[in-house]
Amino acid sequence: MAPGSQELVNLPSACNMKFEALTIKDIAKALGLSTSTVSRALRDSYEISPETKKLVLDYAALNNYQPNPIALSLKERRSRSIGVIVCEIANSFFSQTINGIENIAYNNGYNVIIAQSRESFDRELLNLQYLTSRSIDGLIISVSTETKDFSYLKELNQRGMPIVFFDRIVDEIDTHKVIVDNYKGVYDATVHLIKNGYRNIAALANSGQLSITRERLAGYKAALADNGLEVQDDMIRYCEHGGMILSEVENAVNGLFGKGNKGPDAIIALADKLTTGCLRILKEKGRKVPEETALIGFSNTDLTELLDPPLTIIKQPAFEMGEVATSQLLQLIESKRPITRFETRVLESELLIRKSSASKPRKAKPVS
Amino acid sequence: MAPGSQELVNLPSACNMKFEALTIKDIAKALGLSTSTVSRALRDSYEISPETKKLVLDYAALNNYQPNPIALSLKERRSRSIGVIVCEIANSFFSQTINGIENIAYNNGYNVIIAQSRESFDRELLNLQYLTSRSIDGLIISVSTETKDFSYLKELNQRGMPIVFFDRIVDEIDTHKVIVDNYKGVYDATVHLIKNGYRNIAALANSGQLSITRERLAGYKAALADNGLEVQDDMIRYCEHGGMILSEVENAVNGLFGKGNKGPDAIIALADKLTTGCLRILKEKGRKVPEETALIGFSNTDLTELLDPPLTIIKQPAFEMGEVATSQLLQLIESKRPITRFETRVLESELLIRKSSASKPRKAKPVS
DNA sequence: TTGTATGCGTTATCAG
DNA sequence: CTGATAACGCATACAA
Repeated sequence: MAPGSQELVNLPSACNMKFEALTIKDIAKALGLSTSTVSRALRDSYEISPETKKLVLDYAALNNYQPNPIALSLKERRSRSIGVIVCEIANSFFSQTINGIENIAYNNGYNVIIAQSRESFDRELLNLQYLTSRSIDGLIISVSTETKDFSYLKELNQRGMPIVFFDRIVDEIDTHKVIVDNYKGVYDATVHLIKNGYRNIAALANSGQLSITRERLAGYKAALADNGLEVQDDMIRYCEHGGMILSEVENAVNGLFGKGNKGPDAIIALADKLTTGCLRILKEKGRKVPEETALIGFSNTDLTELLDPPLTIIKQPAFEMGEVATSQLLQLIESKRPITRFETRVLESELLIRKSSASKPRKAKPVS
Repeated sequence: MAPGSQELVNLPSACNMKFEALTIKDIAKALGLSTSTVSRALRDSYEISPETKKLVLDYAALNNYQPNPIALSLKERRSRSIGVIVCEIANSFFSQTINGIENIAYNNGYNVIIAQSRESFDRELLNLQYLTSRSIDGLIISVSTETKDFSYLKELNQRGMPIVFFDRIVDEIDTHKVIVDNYKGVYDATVHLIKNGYRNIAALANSGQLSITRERLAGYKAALADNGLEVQDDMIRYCEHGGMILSEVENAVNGLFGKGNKGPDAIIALADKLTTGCLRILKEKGRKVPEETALIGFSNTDLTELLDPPLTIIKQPAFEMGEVATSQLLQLIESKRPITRFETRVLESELLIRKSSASKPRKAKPVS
């Protein structure tokens, strides 16, 4: 059947009637019991006779009874679902984190509701309100580049909503946090560049408001200083939208190569989107990477290693971060007593040094 | 503050108390009104006096009243949220589709709940059950590679759940569908290869159960036949998990280059994951792309165009597909009368032919 | 114009 | 062992 033409199909039968699920009341009526008996039988309560129990359970199984989670949520004031807010799921780092989150959540009977802020504070707030009113039991969040007003999150936290931050954390809110050792990761990467002879190293940074930007720049600066190199302010360029808009990366890179100065011999990109954005701009400008300008940066996309020659990248353990964050969150949710000590879990990033376009399988070589 | 050490913080105040939201009842009590009056005032009902209305609205605004959607869902038997099931959000095609879906959904006051099947039928079914019991108002789905039993979906559809399929559709279920013209897309791509002198063109296909696989292979075969080339069965290799497991791609590619035959001079990869997987395997095998083996395939990742030389790719209008699917779904949800005519919307894919590592910005050149 | 009563599906409390 | 009833938060038919 060759497509290309619109295919129209007729379905005469009634099709828009409401999707009616079997309820506990239906079972009660059908079996001549009361709803409470049915409810208890389904919950395998000890005070129900084996015969009744079997009767109810068989009927429920046969008719594929599913308890209505909406009603349950209303009653129990909990939904057994957790909310996740990230800037965008198309970013490999975040989609990998989400996989880790789902992994732990599902194993513990929780569902995951994902929302994207697309680096907009307004959307973040909107999502936050939707999720909380949707009675999520807890929240895992990596704040947007725009977010500088944490009052809503703070209030949420104070009112008892379990929250775990990851990656882009909020220092001033007391709760569990999961990050990689951004300082060390960038320090090592910068030292790696210096050891390979680069002296004029620029940094392409995310919004200055973000915790990760502060930590990563600190690593960059310390590495330069420790190796007798001067930190030049105009070699640090910020992208306020984290590279979400390509033109801001272009402006930043153009700034580095601006008016008469010879430009950096290496650039270190301090976020996933900045790495790919920078690579794209460099190619568009016709600068050979790494011959004319070396590039090193954060990235969790597998495609980066297919580049030729492959980029040296800083890779975050995204999946584990998701897992750790979720474990912490579930602990917060399920602990009966108030938690008074909050933990900041610091994982290690990997520096994956790719040699060249080798004709045999390349092994990632993490630097110790 | 250098990280690297675990940081412990003390928060003495009570923090695990339940997050209690303001209800309509609270407002009624505070204002000495009945709950129904408050409810009606909030809904701006005509039968409430302006003064009372103002009183209630002001109080609500001041105390940041948020209606509880759970209670609303229970009452109205609708949740104003739609479910989306895809194999994985890390796939750029799907994350772009989701962006399109969210775009339309949010503009119409709907929320989007995303679930991943990870190409597993079991997980797909589980998600399906969760979403439906969670009383979603409609469903947008692209089925997993494993799915051959459509009875659950069929029953859901018959019971009145609005469903829209996209990309990997189910022919036998009568409802709206959104696809690209897979036949034409692959036909054109194959002709492009033939025109460039390739004669020994292999196809790397997704699971044979998928609609897209059938349509795409039909385009491939027709292009060969129309140009006097023979279709050889051993030049078509299937990856049952859609490239989710790299080893299956490796086996498929190894099969093409197996025992004594000289192997194809070009490969056409019929899905995003297969394109990147195949590229990876070819590189690992040390085969130069495109000099020794040309590669062309579906891809929606921007990174593919950063490859050097850039790949020629078939790009699907993912964002639009999401938008179209959502428009159709909302129409299904909100139409009062039963729909009897279902539409299959066929969009065009783009063949992006990349020349070489040009030193100036490359423009995508769609083939007419 | 406003208040009272009911129900959405479920569980918990109390009676029988 | 089982049944009636209230409650979760909201909207609405009906009563005043």
